[in-house]
Parts: sequence; structure tokens; C-alpha cells
Amino acid sequence: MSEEKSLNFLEEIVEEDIEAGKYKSIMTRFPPEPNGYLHIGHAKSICLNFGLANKYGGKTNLRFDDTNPVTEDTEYVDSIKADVKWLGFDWEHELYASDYFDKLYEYAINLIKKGLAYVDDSSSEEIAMQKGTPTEAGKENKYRNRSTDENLKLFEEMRDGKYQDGEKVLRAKIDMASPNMHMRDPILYRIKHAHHHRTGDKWVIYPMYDFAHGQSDSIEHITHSICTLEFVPHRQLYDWLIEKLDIFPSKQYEFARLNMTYTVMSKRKLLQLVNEGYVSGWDDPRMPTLSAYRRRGYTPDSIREFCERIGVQKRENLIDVGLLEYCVREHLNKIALRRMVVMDPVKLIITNYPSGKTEELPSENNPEDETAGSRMLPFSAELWIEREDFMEVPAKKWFRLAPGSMVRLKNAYIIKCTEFKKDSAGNIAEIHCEYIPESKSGADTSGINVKGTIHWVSADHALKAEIRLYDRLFKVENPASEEGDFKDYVNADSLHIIKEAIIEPSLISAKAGDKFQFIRKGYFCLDTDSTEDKLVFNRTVTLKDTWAKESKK
RNA sequence: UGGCCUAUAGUAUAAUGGUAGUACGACAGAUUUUGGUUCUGUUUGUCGAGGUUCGAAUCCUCGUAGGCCAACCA
Repeated sequence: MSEEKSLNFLEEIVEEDIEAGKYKSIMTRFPPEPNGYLHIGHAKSICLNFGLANKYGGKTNLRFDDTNPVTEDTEYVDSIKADVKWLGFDWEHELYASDYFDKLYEYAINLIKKGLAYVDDSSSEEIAMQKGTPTEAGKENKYRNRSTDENLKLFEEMRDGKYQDGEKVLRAKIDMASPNMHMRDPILYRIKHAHHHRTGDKWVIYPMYDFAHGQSDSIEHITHSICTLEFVPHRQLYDWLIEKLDIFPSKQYEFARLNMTYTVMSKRKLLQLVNEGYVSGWDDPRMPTLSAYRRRGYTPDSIREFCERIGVQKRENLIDVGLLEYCVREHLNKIALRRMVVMDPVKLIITNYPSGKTEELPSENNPEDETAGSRMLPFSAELWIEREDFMEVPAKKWFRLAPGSMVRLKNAYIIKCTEFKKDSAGNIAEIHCEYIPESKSGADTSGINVKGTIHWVSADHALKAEIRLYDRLFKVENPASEEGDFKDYVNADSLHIIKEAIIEPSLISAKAGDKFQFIRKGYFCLDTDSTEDKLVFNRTVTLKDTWAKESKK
């Protein structure tokens, strides 16, 4: 048997906790804020949370961290649910931090009664000023010592809408001199006269993240609350609140978020790309969102495999986007049906093949999967082939078509180039060949060995489709770390549209989302923009192209 | 100039005081009716200086480098 796979640091923590008898079973949660679409970075978190629970016989809740009504929306709730499902995970309960607003209000009262929270009338500027700096202690203000009764009354009035936005806040009373800025009397509740996507106009005060997240974890008896590194300094406050409130002791653990080359990974930045028209929407196939990957033809399996391979640790990382591409190729290679498509066509005429004759040639759908079966491909004397498969003056190690050279037409015959014609502009207009009748695929008695095999589509039977080729959205490896605005590094050539590619006839029956390998070209999937009379294919990812590398030498 | 987190091939990630391994990449070759896939081989690493120890990537000390923290965002 193979060796046991080593545990990541989160699995180690869970195993230790279970062995120590700390918990009977574990509970995790995935806690998105519904203010944007999920991206590949969230996939890492989803796989971690659901994966951990799965592995150790626990459950995972989907909980929306909806404590800021001005940025949140049900559109995002719906997309997030769809994306988590698509990735292949089932949550135990669908929950919302807003489900707990009443409970949270009680918790706040509890703290006030214990003398651990107070209402502050300072403006946000004053509060920032009094907070000090990382190297300078903050100052306590006069509101800090209000009586419990006064705090209770004021907080109630806040809830009842007696004050305007920003007039008052509720703060924890901890330590204005703490070296941890988050312990310098953090704000617990603020006033927002805003309509909430779920609670409507019931509330005008809303809890801050720090007074909602840990409490929600605790209410749900989350045993292991996993979040990203930037929340490390919040942990002290997370623990403080749980201790003072004397509620279920959820524990927070932090991991390093995913960063990937040639992409940005913040909802704020992605929103800018959408709003400022750099892309067509959250699901533009160039975006790193899950909805975009889905539309582009990525499979959930490949994304889960990617998350598995990148591992998890506490150090900052920048993952090569090539690894994601490797994962999707690996999966698509196994499942994608092979089809022949010519993107930049040039006419090829087989001079010794009877004009008007058509043959049906059997072609396997996927050499990696016998059960995928085969289809019949029409063949005739006039074909379309790829312009780049012919070279008037062949390069070194070139084994495609050139004057006098032989290649095999995939699933058909070996041909020999006898002549070519150019148009007035000097472009190759037509290539003439002779075919070897005995070289038919599957019944080759010619004894001829050729090095090159090229794809083709019979001209009489050809159909047309639009093909969208995508390149990376950014020109630099790490746009977020470059000088100036990240949008200055957007790749202007990230989308190339081929209006009329030549496709083999069987593709007419493709359904949106269907995945194909266009032989020698890459993996493609039928886009949702397709209509009855117009097929649109997205290139998911190219094939590995060692010739491209070789020819650059 | 406070506090916290982190440091292993190009990129990630193992080794839990006892032979520094794996994947992706790169390079070379074999196979191939996709210059795809598959297979084989090669390449490159413990941030630095001290210390503890028979033995240190691992423990300790001091540096160095990077990241995070001063939103009524999450």
C-alpha cells in the first residue's frame, strides 16, 4: 500500500482535538458576505471547510455574514449558493448572521450590564484620533465611564431610531492602551438607517463583524472556525467576547489566502473590473470567479483537485496559474469529446480524389475513454485545413505540410502536397495534394510512415461557429503588488474572437456547457450566448504546445 | 518606531531531533494517426550568525526579509 498522505496543519489540529476528546464531532462553516461573487480563493476556503468536516465526520454550515446592509444583496446570496453547489458541496444549514440579530442585541445588553460595553457619542474621526497608533497608546474619553443605566438607555434609544447614522456607537470596554489595535475598545454596533435584504427595516443598528462572526460561530457550535490570515489580530477579541459572554467556545484558526499569478483576488477589485467595463460581468470567462470558470468550461472536479494540490499553510503564497490549467487539462483530457475545428482556414484540394464523392470515416470520440464511442466524419476532395499547418519554406524539425511533404489527415488518408497557389497579396490561397488510397485510417496497407497528423473539415459539410479565445486578464504576474493602479496592468488582448471558424457537422447538436477537445487546439465549451442559428464556443484552455516552444528556439 | 504572523528547489508543499521527499515548471529522451496523452531520466532547496545535542530544516538566542494591524468593511 502507498504511504499515508501527510496531514495539513488544520487536519493536525482537528485530529489532536478529537484524540484529546475535546469534541465528539466537528462543525465548520463557510461564511461569505453576500456582497460579491465567489472566486477561486473562496474555493480554497470552501474545500478546506467542507473537506475538513467531511474527513472527520462533521458538518458544515453555509452562513452569510450579512451585517452590512448597504453593500449586500440577494443577487449575491443566490450566486453564492449556486457556486457552492456547483463545486460539489452540500451544507448542513443555510444560515444568516441576520438570523441572530435579536440574540446579538441581547449579548450587547449583557455586556453593558457587566460594565464591559458603553455608548460613545464621538464622531468616527474622534474615535480614530483617540485610538492612537500602533506605536502609541490610545486615550480614554469621557463617555467611557457612563453608568450602566445610562448606557442601557442610550443603546435602547439607538435601537429605537432616536439617533442619526454616526451619532453614536456601542463599544466594548477593554483596553485603550493594548498593543493590539483591535482591543482598543472596538466598535460593536453602529447606526445605519438602511434596508436589510432579509430583516427589512426592523433594525437601524447593525453589529460589526467582530460582534457577529464569533457569536454566530458560537451559536452554531462551530468547533473550528477557519479564516484567512488578516484576521489573526481579531482572534484575541474573538476569544475575549466568547469568554465575557460565557458562550460556546468556538476557536478561530487562520490560513494564508490564495494568490494566483496574473490575477487579482479581491472582491473590491473584481467589482471595479465589472463596473468599469473591463469585463462583461462577474461571469466573464476571463474573471477568476467560480461562475466565470464554470462558463469557461472548467469542471468542479478540476478546481477541487487544484485546491487539494496547492495545500494550505500560514505563509504568503503566489500560486502559478499554470497549476490550475494543468488540473483542468488533466480532467478534460479524460472526459472531453474530440472534435475537428479549423480556426484559420485555408482550402486544400485532393486532386486525385473523385470530386463529388463523399466518404464517411469513423472517428473515435476520445482515445482516453473507449466507452465514449465514435462518430462518422464526412470526407471529400475539398477540405479546410489550418493555415498554420502549411509552410512554404519548412522550418527545422517541421513535420506538417510543405511543398512535396506528406502528412496524415487525422482519421483519413495520407496526402502529399503537390502544388500551392497564392493570392495577389501573396497569401497562400489553395493547396493541392494527392492522397494515397491504401493509407486509409484503420486499413493502412501503404507502409508509409509520416510524422505529422493534421486536422481538417470537409468543405461541403462544414458548419460555422464563433470561437472566443481568452488570454490572461493581466500582463504582470502580480498586479496587486505593482506600482499604481492595478487596472493599468490589464491585458488589452485578453479576448480574441474568431467570427467564423469552420466546425465539423456533429457539433451542431452541442448543448450549452458541453465540453470538447478541438483536436490539436485546446479544450472548448459551448457558451451560454449560443443561439439556434449561432454557436459560440469558449476556449477553456489550450493544449500543451511543445511545437510552439520548439519553434521559438 | 509597538504588537502579531511567516521563512525548505523557479512555484507550492512534506519531512513532527535521525538518509531533505513529492507535485507543477524547466531540460533531455521514448511512445504516439492530436508536436496532446502516457512513460523514463536530469536539474535546482533548508534566509543569516551563534548556541543546545552524538546528531538540527526541526529546539533556543540574536539578526535579516516579507506580510498583517490605526474602516461606524468583512
